[in-house]
Amino acid sequence: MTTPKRRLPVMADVAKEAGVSHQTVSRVLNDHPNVRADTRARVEEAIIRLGYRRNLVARALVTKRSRTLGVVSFDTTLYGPASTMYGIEQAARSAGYFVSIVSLKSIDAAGVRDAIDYLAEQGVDGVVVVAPQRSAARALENLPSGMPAVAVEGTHDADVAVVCIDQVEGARLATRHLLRLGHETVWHVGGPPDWLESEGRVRGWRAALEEAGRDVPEPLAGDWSPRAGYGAGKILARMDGVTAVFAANDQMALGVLRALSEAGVRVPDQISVVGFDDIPESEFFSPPLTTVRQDFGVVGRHCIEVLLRQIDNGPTAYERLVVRPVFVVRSSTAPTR
Amino acid sequence: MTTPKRRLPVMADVAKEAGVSHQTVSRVLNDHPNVRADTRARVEEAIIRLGYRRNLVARALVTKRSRTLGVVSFDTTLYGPASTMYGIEQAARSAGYFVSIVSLKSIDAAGVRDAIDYLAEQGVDGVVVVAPQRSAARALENLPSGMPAVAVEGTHDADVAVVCIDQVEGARLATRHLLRLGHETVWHVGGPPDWLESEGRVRGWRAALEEAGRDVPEPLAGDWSPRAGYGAGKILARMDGVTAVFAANDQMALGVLRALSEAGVRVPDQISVVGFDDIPESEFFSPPLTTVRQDFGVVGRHCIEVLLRQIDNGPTAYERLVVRPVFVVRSSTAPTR
DNA sequence: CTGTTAGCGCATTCAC
DNA sequence: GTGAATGCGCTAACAG
Repeated sequence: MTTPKRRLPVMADVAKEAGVSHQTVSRVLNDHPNVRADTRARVEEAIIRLGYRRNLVARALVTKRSRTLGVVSFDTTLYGPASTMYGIEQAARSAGYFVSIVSLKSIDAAGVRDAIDYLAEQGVDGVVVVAPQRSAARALENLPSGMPAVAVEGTHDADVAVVCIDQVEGARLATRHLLRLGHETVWHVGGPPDWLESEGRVRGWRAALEEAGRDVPEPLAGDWSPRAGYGAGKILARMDGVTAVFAANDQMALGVLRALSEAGVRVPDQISVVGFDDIPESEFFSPPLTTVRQDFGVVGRHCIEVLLRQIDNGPTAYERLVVRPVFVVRSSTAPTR
Repeated sequence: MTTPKRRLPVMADVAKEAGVSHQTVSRVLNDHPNVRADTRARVEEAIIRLGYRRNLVARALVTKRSRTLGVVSFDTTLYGPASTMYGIEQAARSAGYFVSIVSLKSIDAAGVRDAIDYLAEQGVDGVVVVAPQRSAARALENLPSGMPAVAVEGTHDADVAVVCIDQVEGARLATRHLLRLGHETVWHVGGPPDWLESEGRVRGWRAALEEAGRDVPEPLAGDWSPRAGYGAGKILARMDGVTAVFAANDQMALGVLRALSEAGVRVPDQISVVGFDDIPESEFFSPPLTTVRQDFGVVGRHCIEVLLRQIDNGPTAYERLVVRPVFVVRSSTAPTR
């Protein structure tokens, strides 16, 4: 004789309501074949009548699968991480998975480790780590035993699957474009040193220059922010002989544009500028920015594919999926006069 | 005689290893007072030795608390939603909660309902809904029984707690600023019609104009994109007597700036432009944009506060927390000549 | 202070 | 085709 407490209906309630056993209800819920059509119908009615919703927590306890994926990301306020996250979430949900996120504000390996541990406790079936710093990538070197994982922009050497955009190729496209326009050499405003994207873009830029037998100027250091680009732009405006600049992202390119404009330098007449990312704003900069487009949507989709394959088939050979960037020519670049 | 299968250690393993009962392990893990220091130490050692990690799914099953919060958001690729999401995640995690996200691509009430149901099945302890469209807000009218919830930018009338930024006030600040600079009236490039922010900004703009006894021009419709701003800017550039424009967000302001620049209209000499949001790029537009800053970080923190209060104390009176925006003057506005 | 017992809500054997 | 047991890993009562 318990006091009748108001609580959410459970499977047993549905079973009683439908006059069946609770595992028949379970069978209906999980689309098992061995259920007569009319029984199924009775159960489905009962479910609706009671407003029953299944308890995925209880299910996860017994199946040892939570159908939740963890995402560890760094500063989801930035365009790249935010877009990647969006792509991941869309792909995961359409595959029937939840996504649980952790956004890091610092970028050390310890933070990434903690985040992964935290997610592991929660019982995620796998993790995707969007932490494109060299230091953060180290956190992937020894994961909680057997945890399926994929890294976005991870290092070559780590023992994890990796999905990335070909940064080197993107930078090469940008630099070659400028060279073909007749520029003697190309200056570079780089991203923060520890980031893998920064390194890749520097490598591609340098390679293109060296292949053409040109001087490789000292790159200017940035941090992805428009302000850093602005600072670099001021310096470049004061220098002699600068006719072409490749900024490691669009925000910094914006800063460069601004600094040049303030210094009375006309773009692209006097200096050509190229960015990287193709954020939605770039097309409307003054002038509209020539840049390298990254398709974060496909990156997200690939992450989920790779991860689900690991989850379903157990550990696989560590894949490395490389997405090609697309070069977008607009009005911030022109031939040298 | 089971075959010794490799599996993750559970509480019972730790208990055996430490020579205590699994209950004592539980007590250590949950910081219960009644454990002798040396027992605690033995248990902690065993935990480390075995690499034990607790199973939060099992815990959630019995406590009926998952310590997970759901976030339903629309297009987390946009600066506002992305920043809000970031604020929410930070606040939630520092309060010891996970966050599980659902990003919507369409904006109807059904989509929001499905998302909330989905999260409810997963056993989230509460949801924050960042779906600032009028149609989406309707989905909050009758939630799954007793689910704690808070809406970001929800309507007044819905029976949920709401955290929002004072859009009307922001728009008023922008418009008054332009009026004070001597502009006869102010044109408006609005956001998409269904969005609550759009409505609030139109209201504030209109109110400021009417308070000053000025003409209220027909607002131009946009969709937050730079492209829409560009289109509106083209129209404005062709019209006579336009000296001041208030765009409903910074991206559209960028488009306006671009269109004006192409038309040979100088900003702010001939036309002053104000935006809304203060995205990181705005300071480096040409010219640097005068705008209204929204602090999404505090919005996120407030959301979590309100939600946790509901979770801990049961249903409360529906709060409505309003955050004041800050007006930021830069170089895109100037007195009329 | 610590151990024992009893479920949480479900899926997975097995019976029938 | 359906029902009866059993246990996932944990916390909450209650004993001792």
